[in-house]
Amino acid sequence: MSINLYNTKTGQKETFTPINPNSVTMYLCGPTVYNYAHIGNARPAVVFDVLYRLLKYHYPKVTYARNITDIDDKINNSAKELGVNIKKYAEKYAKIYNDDIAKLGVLPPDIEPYATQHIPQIIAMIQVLIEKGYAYAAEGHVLFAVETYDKYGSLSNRNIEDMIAGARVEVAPYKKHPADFVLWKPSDDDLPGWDSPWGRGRPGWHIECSAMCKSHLGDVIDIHCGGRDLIFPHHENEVAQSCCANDTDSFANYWLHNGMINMGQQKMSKSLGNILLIKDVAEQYKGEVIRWLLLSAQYRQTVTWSEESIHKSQKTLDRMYATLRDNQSVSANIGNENIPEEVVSALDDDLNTPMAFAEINKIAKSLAKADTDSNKQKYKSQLLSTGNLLGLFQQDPEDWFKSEDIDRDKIEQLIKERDLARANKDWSKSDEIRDQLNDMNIILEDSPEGTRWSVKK
RNA sequence: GGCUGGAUGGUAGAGUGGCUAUACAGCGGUUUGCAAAACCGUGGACACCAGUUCGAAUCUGGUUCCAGCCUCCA
Repeated sequence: MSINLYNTKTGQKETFTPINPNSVTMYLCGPTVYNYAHIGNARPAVVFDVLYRLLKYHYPKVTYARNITDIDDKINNSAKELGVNIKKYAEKYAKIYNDDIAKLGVLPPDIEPYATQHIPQIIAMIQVLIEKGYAYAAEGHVLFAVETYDKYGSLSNRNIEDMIAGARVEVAPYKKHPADFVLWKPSDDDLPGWDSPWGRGRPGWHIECSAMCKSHLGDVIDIHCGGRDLIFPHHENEVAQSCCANDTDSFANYWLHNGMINMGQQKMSKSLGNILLIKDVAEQYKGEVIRWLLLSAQYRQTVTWSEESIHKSQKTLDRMYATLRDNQSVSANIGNENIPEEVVSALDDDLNTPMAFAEINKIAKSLAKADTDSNKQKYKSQLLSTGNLLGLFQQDPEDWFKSEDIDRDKIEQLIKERDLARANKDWSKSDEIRDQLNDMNIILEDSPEGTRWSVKK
C-alpha cells in the first residue's frame, strides 16, 4: 500500500516515494506570530497533522518540522503600535498559536524552529548565495537575483515576464531586476537587528524557512506543506534560495498546499474584516468539533465556514460519542491492526478525509446496531483505532456531553428525585423536575439503564 | 491580462464509464408515562452544448458562471 499525494510541483497525483524510507522528512510553514491565530491558520496545522499521523502509520520514523516566524515587519508594526516589546509580543502569540491548535487535537511537531534562533544559519546561507553569484548586496540590503536561476517560477508555473507585466512588484532603486526579492534588510535602532557582513539588519521574508529546513531536515526534504496562497511568492522563493545555495535540483520532492477557508461567499481576509479566531470559536465549540469540520472537506478544496456547518459537525460528533457512551462497558483494543483497510486506503489517496469519514459513519452505525458482544468489541475497537489515527474520539464519552462550569452534584440530585417520582408514577412531579433542569440547559434522556443527561447545545 | 482550481440532491461533501457514497435536514414507521435517543424504511443530484461509446454525471472539445494566486496573507 502506498500513499498518493497531489504534488503542486507537477500538478498531479503521484505515488509518494521517500528519499529514505527509514527516515521521512516533512516541513510545514507555520504562522507569523503577530496576532491571535485564526481558523485559516488552523487548517494547515490540522490537515498536515493528519498527514504526519498517516506517515507515522506507514513509516518507522518521520521527522516533522513546523516553524514559527517570529521576525517580520508585521510583528514589528503591531508591537510598535501597541508600544510593547517586540520579542515578548511574538512570544505571546506563538504560545497562543500552540495552545489553540493543541485544542484541535494537533500533535506537537518533532521540531519547532524559531526564525530568530537561526540567524547565523540564515546569514551563512545568504553568504553562500552571494559567493555563488545568485545574490548581491546593495544599500544595506541583500537581494536574490531571480534572473540567475533559470528555473525561477517553475513551482508556481509562471514566468518573470508575466510578473513584471502585472507591474505589481515592488520596484526599488537598489534592485537589479524588479522581481528580485529581499534576503536581508537593514534595521534602524528601534527595530530588532543582528550584526551581519552587510551591517545591522534582519532577514527577509522567505530565507528563514530555507535555512531552518537545511539545518534540521537536510538539503532536500520529502514533503513541504503550506497554504495555497504561499505558493507564490513564498515557496517559489524558498525553492530558488535552497536549490541555489545547496546546489540541488530539488528542494522538496513533494509540495502540498491546502485550500482556503471562505466565510460564507467571501474569502476570509483582514481587509474584509471577517477573520474568525480560533479562540472565539473554541469558546462555543469543542476543539474536536472544529477539527471535524476542517477535515470534512478534502484538504485541497475550499472550505466554507458557516454556523450551519459547524453545528452539523457538532451533531455528528454527538452521535459518535453517544454510540460510544451506549457501549461504555464494551472492551476495545486500540491499535493499527484494528483500522479498517477502507479508511487507510482513503487517506492514502491524497488524504481523502471525507471518504474516511464515510467509513467512520459506517463503523459507528455497525457498532450502534451490533447485538453480540464480539461484534460490539470489534466495531468499538475499529472506531477508536480509526479515531486514534485521525486524532478523534479519544475523550471520555460521558464528559463529552457535560461541560466544565456546571453544578454536577445538583443535577444528579434532581435526577435522583425525579427517578423516585417516576418510580411512584408521580408524572407531574417528574415533569416539573424535567422543566426545572431544562431551564438550567440540561437535557434528560430516559433509557432502560437509567436517566442520563447532557448540556443543551 | 497570466496561472491554478471549482460547478453533484434542501444543505455539506466524496466517487466512479454501466453497480446505494456518507452525513445533516425531510417524509413514513417501530419504540416510549411525557420527552428524547435509537432503530427500520423512503423520496431527492450530477452547470450548459456538442462529440467519443452499446452505454457518460464520470472521457474529449467548447460555453457560461464562481473562487484563489500574481501585493502581506494559512
